Amino acid sequence: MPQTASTPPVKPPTPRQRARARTIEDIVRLGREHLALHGAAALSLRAVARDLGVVSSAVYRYVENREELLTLLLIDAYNELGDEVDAAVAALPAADFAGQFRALGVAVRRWALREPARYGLLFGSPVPGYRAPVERTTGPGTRVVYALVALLDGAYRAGHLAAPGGHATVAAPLAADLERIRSQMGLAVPDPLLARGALVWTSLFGAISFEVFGQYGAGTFAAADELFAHHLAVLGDLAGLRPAGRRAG
Amino acid sequence: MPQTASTPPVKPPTPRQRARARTIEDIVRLGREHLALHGAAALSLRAVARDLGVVSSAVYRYVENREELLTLLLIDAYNELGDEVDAAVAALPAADFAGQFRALGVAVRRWALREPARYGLLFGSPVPGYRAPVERTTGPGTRVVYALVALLDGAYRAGHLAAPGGHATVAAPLAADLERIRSQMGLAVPDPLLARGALVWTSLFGAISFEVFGQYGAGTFAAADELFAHHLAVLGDLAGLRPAGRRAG
DNA sequence: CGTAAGTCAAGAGCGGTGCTCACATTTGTT
DNA sequence: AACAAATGTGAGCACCGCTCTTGACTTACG
Repeated sequence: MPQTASTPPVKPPTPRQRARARTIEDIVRLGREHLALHGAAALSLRAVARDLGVVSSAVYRYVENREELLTLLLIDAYNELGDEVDAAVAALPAADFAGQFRALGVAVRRWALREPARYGLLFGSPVPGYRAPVERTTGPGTRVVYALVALLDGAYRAGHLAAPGGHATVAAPLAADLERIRSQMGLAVPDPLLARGALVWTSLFGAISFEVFGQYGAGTFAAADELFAHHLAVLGDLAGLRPAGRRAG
Repeated sequence: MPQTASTPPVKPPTPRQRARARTIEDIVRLGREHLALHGAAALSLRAVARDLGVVSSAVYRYVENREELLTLLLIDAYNELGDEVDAAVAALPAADFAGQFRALGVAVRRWALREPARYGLLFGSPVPGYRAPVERTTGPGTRVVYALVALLDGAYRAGHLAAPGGHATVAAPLAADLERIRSQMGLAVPDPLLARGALVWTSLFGAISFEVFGQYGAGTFAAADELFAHHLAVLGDLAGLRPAGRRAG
C-alpha cells in the first residue's frame, strides 16, 4: 500500500486522518468496481456515493471531482499492472531474456483480459475532457515500458540481443530522440535495436488492444491464446532476443 | 455517397423523403463535428439539436437514439478511412506491393492524426453500453484489413512475399483459424505469412494508437514521422514484402 | 375539393449526471 | 464545557437521454 502523499513526515496520523484515508480507499475501491463493470465514461460519483451509503455531495469532501477519482483509478490500475508485470518477469532466471519478454507480454495480456475496462482507461481512447496530470501518472504509467527497456538493455549488455537485418534505417531526427532516451535512461542499446524495441512495445499493446477491444471480428480467431503466443514469438525475434537454450539440449 | 438503405427500389423519393434524408445528413454532419471536437462519450443529441436549430426531441424523429447516431458516425468514419486508404493504395503501381503497404500505413496514420476523436471511436476503447450492430458495421469496418490482406495475397501470388524466418510457429488451433480465413477470403497466403500479416495489422494500429492517444510520453519522440516510417519499414519486412526495385539500380 | 392519413416540431416531464452552497451534525482538542 | 475543524445533509443549478402528448402541417386519396 502506498502511503498517502499528503502525510506530514513527522506526526503520526490521527484517528481522523486514518478514517479519512480509509474512506478514500473505499471510494477508490468502489470506483474500481464501477469502472470494471460499466467503463470509464459511465463512472458516476453519485453511484459511488450511493454504494458508500452517503449523500452524493459528501464524496466531494474526499475527492475533488470526477477527474480526481479518475486519476486515482488510473494510478491504481497502472500500479496493479506494473506489479503483475514485475512479478512475472522476476519469476524467471535473470539470464532468460526471451522468457522474460514472453512473461511480460503474457502478464500484460492476462491483466488486460481480466480488466478490460481498466485497460481501456489506460490504453484506449482518452476520456473526453480529461487530461491525466503528468506529474502523478508518468511514474506508474511508465513501469511496463521501463521493464521492457530494462529487459532489452540487459539482454544487449549480456550479448543476447542480435543485430537486426532488414531494410529499415534510423533517420537522423529519430536518432536524436533515441540518443536522448538512451542517455536519460542510461541505456547501451544502439539505435536500430532501440527503434525496434519501440516498435515491439507498441505492437505488443496493439495486439492486446485488438483482442480486448474486439477489433478482430467476433469468431475470427478462436485460438486467441495461440495467436498471441505466435505474435510474442515473432516480436521477440523482432526485438533481437534469442530464445533461451533449447530445452533438453 | 451510399444510397439510403431503406429506399424502396421502385418509387422515386418524394420531396418529403428527400427533405428527411437531407435532415439526417445534417444531423450526421453536425454529429461528426461534435464528435471531432469533444469525443464520442461527450456526443450529445441535445447539442446537435441546438446546432440544428430545433428542439431536442425533434431529432428523435430522424435518429432513433444516441446509439443510432453513433452507429451512423461509425459507418461514416469507417467509410471515410476506407476511401482514403483505397485511394492511397490505388495511386501506386499494381506491382509495387511494398510501396502500397507503406501508402496504406501512411494513409491510416494521416487520417487518424487528422481525426483523433473519430479514430478513437473506431479503434479505441469501446463506448460503454454501446454495442455496434455487426450487420451494419462489419462491411465498412473491414475495408482496411481487407485492403491489407488483398495486398499481401497479391504480393504472394506474384512471388513477392518472402518466406519468414525466425522461431515462431503456427500451432494447430491457430492453423484452423487461418485455414478458415483463407477459404472465406479466397487467399493463397500460407499460414506463417498469414499469421505474420495479422501481427503486422495489429502492430500498425498499435503504433498509430500510441501516437494518437498520446501513449508515448509528451516529447519522447519529436521525430514522430521518422519513427513511423521506421516502423512501417520494419513491418513491411516482417510481412515478407521486398522493397520495390532499387531506385536507379 | 375535402377529408383522412401520415409526418413533424414543440413542450412538459422523468430520472439521471456533476457540482456548489448553506446548514446541521459529529468529532477532536483546548 | 466550549470551541473549531471536519464531516454529512439537502436543496438547487444546469446539463444529459429519452418519452409522451399536443397541435400544426403536408401529402394522398376518394
